[in-house]
Amino acid sequence: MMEIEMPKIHPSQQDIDLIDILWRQDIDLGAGREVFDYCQRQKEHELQQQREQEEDKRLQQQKEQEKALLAQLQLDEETGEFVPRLATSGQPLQTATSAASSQVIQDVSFTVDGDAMSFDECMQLLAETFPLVEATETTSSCLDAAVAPAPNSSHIMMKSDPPALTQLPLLPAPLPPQRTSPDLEQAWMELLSLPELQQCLNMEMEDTREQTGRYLPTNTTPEDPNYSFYPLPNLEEVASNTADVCPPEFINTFEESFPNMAPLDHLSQMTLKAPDLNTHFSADTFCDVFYPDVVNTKVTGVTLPCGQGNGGNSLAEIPNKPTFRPMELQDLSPVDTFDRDNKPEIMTECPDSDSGVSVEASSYSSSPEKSMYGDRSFGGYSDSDMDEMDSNPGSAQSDYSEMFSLSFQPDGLQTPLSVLPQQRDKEPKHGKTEPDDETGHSEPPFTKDKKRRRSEKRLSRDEQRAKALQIPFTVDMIIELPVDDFNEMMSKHQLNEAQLALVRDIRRRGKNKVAAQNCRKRKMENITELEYDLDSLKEEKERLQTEKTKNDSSLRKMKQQLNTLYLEVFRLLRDEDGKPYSPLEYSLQQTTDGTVFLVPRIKKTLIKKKDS
DNA sequence: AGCGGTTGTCATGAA
DNA sequence: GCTTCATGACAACCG
Repeated sequence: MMEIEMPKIHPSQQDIDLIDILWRQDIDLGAGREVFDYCQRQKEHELQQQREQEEDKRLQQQKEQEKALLAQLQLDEETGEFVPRLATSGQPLQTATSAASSQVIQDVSFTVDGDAMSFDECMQLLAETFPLVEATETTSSCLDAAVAPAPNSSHIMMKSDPPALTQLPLLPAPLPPQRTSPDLEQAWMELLSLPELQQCLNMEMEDTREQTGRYLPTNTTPEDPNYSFYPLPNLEEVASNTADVCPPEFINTFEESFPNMAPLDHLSQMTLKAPDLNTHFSADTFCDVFYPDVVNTKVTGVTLPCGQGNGGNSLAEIPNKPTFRPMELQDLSPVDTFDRDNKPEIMTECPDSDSGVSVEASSYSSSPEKSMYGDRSFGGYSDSDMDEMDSNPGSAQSDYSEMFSLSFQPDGLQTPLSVLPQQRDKEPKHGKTEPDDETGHSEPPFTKDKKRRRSEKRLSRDEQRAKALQIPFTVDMIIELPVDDFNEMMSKHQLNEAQLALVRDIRRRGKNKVAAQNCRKRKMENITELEYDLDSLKEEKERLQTEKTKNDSSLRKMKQQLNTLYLEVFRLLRDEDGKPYSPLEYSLQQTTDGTVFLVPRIKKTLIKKKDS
């Protein structure tokens, strides 16, 4: 972190007063002075003395200057802040800024050398031209933080701001570059490329050089390694640090004051990049940036025709347009092909079926549901037949897969179709995986996902059956729709008995398949959980066994110690004759109150005998 | 060819 | 009575 020494300069009283006025505007915006204590604390001990001395003098002059400046401001009744009186709205911007600047120069009585403007004047110009910038930059805490706490001090920002700006690295680190707003960043760059402003800044730099004696390159290029001393790049930190220093309430207040302006976070995060300082400034870009509502109007003017012109219909159609991709992509030709070539064969060759869905002679009599297949023209296909189709490259399988979902478009079910997510996932996959099956079950490069292949293959059977019976719904729809929707869907289409039975079987099988998957998943989870519990119980058992071993050992040891103590007590006890008691004849017994009695064992046994 | 794992399907019972 | 869900059992498939 490069720390830049504060140059010892003395600001003019006018500058101080102007800054103090701006600070007062911050107060109006809700920004407290303590917000800027970061810089203030660093200089407080140096400035306190001088501040007291200059207090009275400053106040007097400040009042005068404040009156002069307030003459240029008007009070915003909504925000309570002073907003510079804007120039005539229809007036060209350049003219407005010039007029405003001249007004400021005239009223505030800035000392101007010829055509050059001081930095403060430029800031004032910005304030007059762009209230938003004024609120965030001119009255920003950065400037105040650097100046307001210490008027007339050696660290005070004087006529030349760069010294104060060089102090900014002491402020919190700038925001990350990605948080900057490109538009505002460009706007700042363009703004800073204003000849007036650059002249002003160069003049400020000259002043700084004169006062500090430090070399500051006047023709600093963006590539200049010393460009960090250049005042302009520091403005970047002014802008970026503003966001760091400004309190949220200030920002909120500001946003409320300028709801139409660019988002404040963008503004507060904008940075300036030195390489773009010489970016050509154009009034259009200036206006575009400073009056974003105009930009918005332009944008909406551009986008609306896209969305509402000819595209309006398309947009409106999009949600309603069925995403029935399989049906849309598969034209009638595959169906025709299938109908011509394969279906008759299958019908004649495949009387068998793995489920009651299939239509075959034997099924008709075995099941009432199956017997309802009156229309034999739809045919039934056994799993083996489907397997043949799956494994027969170039056979009807490809046509099946291509024409799946049929060419029939359910009018009333476009939206559900478009909503179904799995369908979209599966359909593209379908086209990819089917060719694998078509290759005669030859080992595809990636056959590890056999579940998927199998699932697709199995699913394709129902799909093929549905296609064969010209079911106007996708299998996913049939399976996943809620009962009500499913019934509604069924009621909207007149299906024959075979189709109804097939749809019911597809739904039953599909749900059962999912249920089986969930069941197995649950079973595996239970097994895993039981294994985990078993391991935990084993660990617990080992732990308890270890604890028991320890407790047994401890108990044994305590018993030994008690026995030793017991014998020791007997060894010390003596009767009237001075003879020791025998542990065999006496025993020590302790009552509940802690009293220890010497009880003859014989007597004890006698008592026991008496009791018994 | 046999084996084990995976998956789909059916039958059955419960909710 | 119908639907859905859960689960055991079976078969097919695959490595």
